Amino acid sequence: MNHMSAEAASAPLALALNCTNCPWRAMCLPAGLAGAALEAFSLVVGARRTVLRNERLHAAGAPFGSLYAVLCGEFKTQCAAPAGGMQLTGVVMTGELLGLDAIASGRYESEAVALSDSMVCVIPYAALAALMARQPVLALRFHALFSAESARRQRHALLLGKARAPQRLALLLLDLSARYAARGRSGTAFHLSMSREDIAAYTCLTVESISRLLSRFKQTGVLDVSNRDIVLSDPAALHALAKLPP
Amino acid sequence: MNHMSAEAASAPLALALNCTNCPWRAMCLPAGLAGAALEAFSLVVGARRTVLRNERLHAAGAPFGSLYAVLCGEFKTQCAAPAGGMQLTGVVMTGELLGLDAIASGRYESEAVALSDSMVCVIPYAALAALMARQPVLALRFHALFSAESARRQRHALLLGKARAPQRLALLLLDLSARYAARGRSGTAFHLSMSREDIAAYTCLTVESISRLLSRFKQTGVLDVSNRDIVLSDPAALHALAKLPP
DNA sequence: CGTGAACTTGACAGAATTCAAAGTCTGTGG
DNA sequence: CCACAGACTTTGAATTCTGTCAAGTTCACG
Repeated sequence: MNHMSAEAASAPLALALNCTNCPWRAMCLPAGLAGAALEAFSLVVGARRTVLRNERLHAAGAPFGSLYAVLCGEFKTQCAAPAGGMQLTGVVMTGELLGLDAIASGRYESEAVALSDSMVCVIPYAALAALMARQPVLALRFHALFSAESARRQRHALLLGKARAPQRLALLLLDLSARYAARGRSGTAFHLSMSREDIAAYTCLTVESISRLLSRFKQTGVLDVSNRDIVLSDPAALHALAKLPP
Repeated sequence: MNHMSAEAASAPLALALNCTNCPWRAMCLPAGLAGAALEAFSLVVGARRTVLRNERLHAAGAPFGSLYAVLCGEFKTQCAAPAGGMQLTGVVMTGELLGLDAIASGRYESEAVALSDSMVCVIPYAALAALMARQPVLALRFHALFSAESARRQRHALLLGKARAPQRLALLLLDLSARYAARGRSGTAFHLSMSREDIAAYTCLTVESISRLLSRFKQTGVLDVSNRDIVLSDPAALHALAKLPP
């Protein structure tokens, strides 16, 4: 397990960090806020919390109290599938929110597990709700994130329903690629924080299928993969694979 | 096309209708509100609109302005699948909201089409947002509905990913059954407002598969179906079919 | 360097789609 | 009221895809 810089840096940074100087502000919950509003929001954020790889941020069914914004690292959200295994419902990256689905029932619907050593900002929901009542701009932003989450789920449902195995994998890779690119990292060469099993659970395929597909993609020159390091050599071909008609 | 009573009754009722005396209030957006708060909400609801069967309430991509609460009738929400057909993303019944997924992008992500002659309450989002700033209870209720919508999408994704064809159909039928029952109608005998094609689009199967499955369920005595009239003769057996392991 | 977990590869069987065609319902117009 | 046309539904046979089972291989960590 490679302990990345985040953890070492967390101790000194924890006190200094606030939303005002956070590099991910533009894509996080307080996006669009400035001045006093931003500082008020910053006060709502109670604490930062470190979560090591494979550790759980919150369990499924645990009582809901806070939302979490990912400061660094990556999480998977999953819930027990009736069939027995774990169904992966999403991959959550820097600047994104965790726990939105807990508001209705008052309990976390899924559990969140760190795919790499991570840090999150803890956002107590009660305090957030109170602030939103005074900051309509923040409420709008919150609704937008909610809506985006809903749309993401819908895309996932569509992927699972309509797409064949090669398309499912291609769509996942392209999704990851775009999100890494949006965060200033390479969209064509990255490290998979998900295991083959995780990928299988997300696409609802078997590990064997994932392995076969990656080999096939590699052999046809669409990408190059070695363990968890992946290079999208031919993004256009991957986009073509992601189209449903074939 | 059978013009149901709703339309004939709509003209006289339209003016008299308000949330205070609406029979669906308990499961609609203003649930939990009372007194002045409820009346304030009632004023936000701009108008009622009649949508006949197969008519479209809003198109996908149309600019977002209002949410809609279903007053009577039933809708399907769908969006164009990359493959070409329509992917059904949900069935919306009395007391439920339409348009939540439009808030993020400012455009309706999917189109809503009436499955039967229907009426909706038009809820302008700007006015709603303004009211929510003054009514924290309403804001909480709104968030809860949002969260529930997200959870519903997740269940749908899980259904599509993990369930085999018989389970998908069984789960849909049980879902409809429970929702009809929650609305005071029979949960064991009802009329399918969805065509076989709609069912296929929702479960991401083919019309042929749906037809075969219904025949099989009928032959094994689980249900009785004649055109679009369905009777769940053996709900226990249907629940058993809905389990994922097999 | 060894051990166990993660990953890859192959052969086979089962499930669902596709293609093709017959049968049924609905609403229109005579 | 009845006949007809088109859409909707049902049924059958062949094909394709993915899962299952069973090895073998590589990688990570002690």
